[in-house]
Amino acid sequence: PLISVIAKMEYQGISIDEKALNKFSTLLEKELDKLTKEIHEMAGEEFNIASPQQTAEILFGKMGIQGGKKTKTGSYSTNVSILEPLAEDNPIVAKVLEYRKYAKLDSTYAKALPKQVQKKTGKIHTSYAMTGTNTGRLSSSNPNLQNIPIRNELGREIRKAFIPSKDCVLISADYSQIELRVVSAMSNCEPMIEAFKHDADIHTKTAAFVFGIPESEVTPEIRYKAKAINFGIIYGISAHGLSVNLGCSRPEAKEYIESYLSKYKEIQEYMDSQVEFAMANGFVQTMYGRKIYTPTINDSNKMRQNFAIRQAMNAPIQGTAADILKIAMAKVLEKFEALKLESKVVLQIHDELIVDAKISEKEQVKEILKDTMENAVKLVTPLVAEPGEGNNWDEAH
DNA sequence: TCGTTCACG
DNA sequence: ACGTACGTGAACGAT
Repeated sequence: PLISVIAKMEYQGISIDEKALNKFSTLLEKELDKLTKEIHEMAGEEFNIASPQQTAEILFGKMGIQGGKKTKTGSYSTNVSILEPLAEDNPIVAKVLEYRKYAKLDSTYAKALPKQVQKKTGKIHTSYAMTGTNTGRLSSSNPNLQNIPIRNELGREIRKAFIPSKDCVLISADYSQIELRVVSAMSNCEPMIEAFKHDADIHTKTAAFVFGIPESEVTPEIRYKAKAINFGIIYGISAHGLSVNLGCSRPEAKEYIESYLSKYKEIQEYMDSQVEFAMANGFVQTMYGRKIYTPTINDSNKMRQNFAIRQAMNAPIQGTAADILKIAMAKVLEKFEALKLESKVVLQIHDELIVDAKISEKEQVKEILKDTMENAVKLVTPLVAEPGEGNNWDEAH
């Protein structure tokens, strides 16, 4: 039932403001020119800043900055987690990071998207792979419209260039915390289900519950930790992963995990049962029965085995959430067509649907999206989807 | 074609 | 002692 839904989204496409993107690209390139000169000046020679290898030679060789991890090809790694801590003491590193940010936005988005506009429709048409991912999510390519910037202000300029058709607005509806809701339901974790039934702030609730303090005493810092552990649970928790994410020691991270799982004991039992099932069967399943294979679950190489163990914990959660949105999408299309609406679903981004909605239909569209997404399936945990509207994708979100 | 980096959920 | 948080795709440089 999803095939025709996907096909219609692909054919429909979405409009972009080419002029705005071209203008933004020009601005970025001006900044890049400036940064290039400054960086070369500071380095005392010209080199290709876009080459990680050359950048490593300059920073960690010539300039004698203390390098950290090496990549598997033997040169020093220059990724953001390495460079960020060095930026304060080394102005050139800060400039390289700034260069990277601008270069990414320009080459991947500002400069690239206008080239993808189809002559015939004046719109951008992505391709969705319906069976391309390990977990059952869709993927998007040529261009990938599932990784349009949102997390920082400069990047959001790209999102602002995605605009509605004539006499339309963009409506975006996204699931709130779908993966935590799914794991609470699949594990039948009573305290977490209760929190969602009261539509509480789940990270604050988690912090209070796990650390045994009243919610009024949950500081932003404690909430931040609880949030990181909640994320860790979804990913298939490891003390190391959590410690890197929180910037704390591994024993400390291990303590957090232990107190979390002793409080949310159904989640502990659920995770154990998933891993045990995978070891016996070589696969795990989503709530709706789709299998995800974990071939290295009994591998003698511990690293490969541990990877499969985390997959066995994560895949049913991510996969079930993916199933739910797929079911919702098919139902949304059914309703739009039954009501002969002209509004079109144009994008799917894992927990979010974007509709190019006729202004005259916008209230009806929001209602259908909210109702259909929230009731797409029946879980013991309520699902919540919130619609927003705007004259570009950034505003709609 | 592969490796590195970085954009998203 | 080692090396890892889950799932993707694109640009770019190096080979």
